[in-house]
Amino acid sequence: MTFAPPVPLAALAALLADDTRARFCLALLDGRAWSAGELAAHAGVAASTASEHLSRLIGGGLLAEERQGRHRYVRLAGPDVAQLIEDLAAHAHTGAGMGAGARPTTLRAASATRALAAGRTCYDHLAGRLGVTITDALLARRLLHQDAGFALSDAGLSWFATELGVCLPAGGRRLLARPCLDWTERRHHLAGTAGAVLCATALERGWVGRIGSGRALAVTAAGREALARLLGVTGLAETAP
Amino acid sequence: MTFAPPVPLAALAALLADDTRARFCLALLDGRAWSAGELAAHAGVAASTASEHLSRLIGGGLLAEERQGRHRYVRLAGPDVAQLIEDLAAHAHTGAGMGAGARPTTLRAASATRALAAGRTCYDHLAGRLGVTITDALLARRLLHQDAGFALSDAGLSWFATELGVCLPAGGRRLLARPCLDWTERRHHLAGTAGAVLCATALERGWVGRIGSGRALAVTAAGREALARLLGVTGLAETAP
DNA sequence: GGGACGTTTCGGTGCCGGCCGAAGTCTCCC
DNA sequence: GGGAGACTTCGGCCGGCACCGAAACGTCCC
Repeated sequence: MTFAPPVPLAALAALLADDTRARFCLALLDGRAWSAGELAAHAGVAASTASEHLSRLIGGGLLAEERQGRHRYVRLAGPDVAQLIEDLAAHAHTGAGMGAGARPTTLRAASATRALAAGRTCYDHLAGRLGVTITDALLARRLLHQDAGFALSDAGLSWFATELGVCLPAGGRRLLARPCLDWTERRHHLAGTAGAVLCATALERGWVGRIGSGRALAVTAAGREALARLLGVTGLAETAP
Repeated sequence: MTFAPPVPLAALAALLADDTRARFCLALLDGRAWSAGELAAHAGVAASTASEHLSRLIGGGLLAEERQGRHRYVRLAGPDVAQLIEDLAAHAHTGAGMGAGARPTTLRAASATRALAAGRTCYDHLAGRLGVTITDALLARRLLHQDAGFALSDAGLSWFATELGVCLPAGGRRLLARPCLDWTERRHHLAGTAGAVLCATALERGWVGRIGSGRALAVTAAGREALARLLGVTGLAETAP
């Protein structure tokens, strides 16, 4: 009788409704490009299966691909996709009724979770205790304001230029500072262009280093010194790599 | 070999990955409570099918139920869920590769879409051309600031108290003002507590009225007068109910 | 050229889950 | 109490899709 048109929302959600595809997207939240084979191994499926999933995710606009020789590198299509997935993941962790499977069940998984909770990248900015601590320091020093969302103060803008010594890209469609819900700390950390620049700077200068191949980050001795000097941050735990 | 734990993100997405459930959620974005039978008719499925879907959505924490006698009323679990669904729906409309089915195919659907584009509720605040126009007026009069997100200015706070004559709930966990992406205008309109209060006031005072049973809104003559007086808004089209 | 390797395509299999109708339960109203 | 109406439970059916292995396709390197 009544013709039922497809619902775009359902089509988009269906892309993320599969365990394997969700694992792909969560892995890609580290902001880097992964090859098809890496993702297949990470999710524990055959290469052929991974290939089909990637085609669907790319077709749906969630992923962007970059072919290099016999490799197919793939990354999240953009910051908006990253934010969408972060929001969903945060809600899936905090939401009721989704408890089963949320807690790690093996020793290996538990230690991986602990490392992620200490510090990690969230797409292109810093998250975990590390990210929240830095965000708190920026707020405490009045470099960042929080009313509705986040906004860099004038002092904050000059801090980036003089103290940190980097220039923030002006204009552009992306917000300079925005809050991103941290799913381990359940509080907001700094995202947006400022968050991305901060993260990139920390990686470049060796203040933090990747643990293994994932998103987890460890603060180095140089990083602790720099964060104490620039932001008065202390008490960041030393993490074994 | 390796045990693969379920992914909470996938479980959450699966709830929205079905056309019927997605239709339910989109209908519930009007912020009101619907009965199970209403939703079944709206989505064009049997009552038994709707019942099962509702149980899953409630179990997943997306919906809250309220039983009254032989009726089962159901609404979105909270503003955070509404925002999540709005974000996903907005991305599904703007995103690439999801074009099929996005455009209405029947005359009836086309006129419904036109009404929604003119004005509608978005969970608990105003959206469509109506919502964007009002947001623009607030921005132009410096009652609302936009840098990272939205923030009410001092003048804006007093405008709500004196001009509009309502008091904004203080404190609370919910943001006073935040931007919400409008999927017809593809721009931001005002959401958050201030947006909700504005919408409730407009409905209470008869400035806008519901068209039919859905989310579409029409501005009344009284509404046009009030919006012109309070915000200098002109040119809001008269819509046939 | 030839072999190794990463990726893709193609059949085929099995399971999950969405759908319905019928029967059952509960509430309301007369 | 009895009947009507809203909702739920239960079987059973069916389609879609995630998965794999094998074979084909490219690319890289020797």
